Amino acid sequence: MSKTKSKKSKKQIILEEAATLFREKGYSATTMRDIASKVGVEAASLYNHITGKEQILSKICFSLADTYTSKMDVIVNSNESAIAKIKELLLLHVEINAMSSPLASVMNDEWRHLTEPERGEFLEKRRTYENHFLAIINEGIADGSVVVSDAKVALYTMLSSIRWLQHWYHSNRDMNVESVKETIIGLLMNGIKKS
Amino acid sequence: MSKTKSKKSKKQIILEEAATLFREKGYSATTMRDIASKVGVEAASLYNHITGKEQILSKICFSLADTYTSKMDVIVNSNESAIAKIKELLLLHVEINAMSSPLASVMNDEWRHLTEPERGEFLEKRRTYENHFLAIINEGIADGSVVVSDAKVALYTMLSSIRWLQHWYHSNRDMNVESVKETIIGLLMNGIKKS
DNA sequence: CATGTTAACTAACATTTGTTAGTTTTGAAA
DNA sequence: TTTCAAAACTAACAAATGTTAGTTAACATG
Repeated sequence: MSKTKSKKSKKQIILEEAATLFREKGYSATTMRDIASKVGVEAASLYNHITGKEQILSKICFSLADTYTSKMDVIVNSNESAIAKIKELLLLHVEINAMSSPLASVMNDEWRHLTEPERGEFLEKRRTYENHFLAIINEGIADGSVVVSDAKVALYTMLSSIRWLQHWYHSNRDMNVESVKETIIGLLMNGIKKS
Repeated sequence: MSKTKSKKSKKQIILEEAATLFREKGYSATTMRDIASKVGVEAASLYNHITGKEQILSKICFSLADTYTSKMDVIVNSNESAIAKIKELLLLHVEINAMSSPLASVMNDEWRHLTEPERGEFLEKRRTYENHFLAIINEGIADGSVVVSDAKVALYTMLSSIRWLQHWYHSNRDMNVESVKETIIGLLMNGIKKS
């Protein structure tokens, strides 16, 4: 009745419904008509708000990538120890993968359907992020608090280990988030810490 | 000239080329014409060897799933300690994800494009495998050799942590397999072992 | 050579897809 | 009430897709 809540823009709604569908069926198997139907509109009407299917994917990928990047900046510029930074980054990943709606799944699994130049830009962003993370691990190795035989392998292993949450968590809400966090972080930190 | 090497059946070749394409572009984005072109044949000719696109996916998924299942049987029926069994299973996953061509990627990422009843059968198989693995972890917890606060979370974390290999390894062949194995297994086993 | 099976080809089909064009509806401001 | 932009609708298109039909080449066996 009253228009008290025009909070989310239609564009935002489209992006969210699309993200949910992309997670479920993948980018290629999701049609504009699928998205429109979820939004409650005809397919052609989507084009009043977005410029095309690929822009939807692009917006999703880059919005979460930017979240990661800005969080990384904060952590890099903090005065904490290397091992504390690593723990914080791992916590960030757990939180995003566990809660952050379908964005994480889409960014992780569907980015390859981006075309140039977006694809290249995305990979560049990811590489930069990984390099920052690697630098912190190497810092930890240098000060003796971290023991791994290969920093890159350790990084990929840790990041990858958290990804199952995105496919699993949203259908297992009964599980306590804090306990999941604790188990994963415990396992990983134990694995790299000097004993 | 001579037909000395009709080793691989055409069907096998189709499955392999398809798997490579599925890994690169995903199931939905791969067309029968793409596959045919890789095989060196017209799209319609594929149907002399396979019954349809989905059968290709199905064959790929189940062939690797069967590999996992039979290896699991051997390990379950061995007389090793729980912690040794876990280590062996992790090594199996590392090996398959690192070397086993595109099969691992396809089974892990594209199974959801299976339709019923294959989809249900696949998930059932996967659940059984996970339950066997879980039983071993719980055995380790019971005998005090394994310390994790939640067996299921630990299992998913470990299995997930190995998956990056499938996307990464085949484009980084220079890296020593044994060293990768060592790092990953070291990290994970350290993480769950009683210290 | 004759024959029959295997597997390739060309042509075409019915759908589905992303997208555009053109038109009508909606709703706030004047 | 009139007006005007935003956003919905219907209709359609051109391209791409999985698949089938019908036909021809390859070639081992009788």
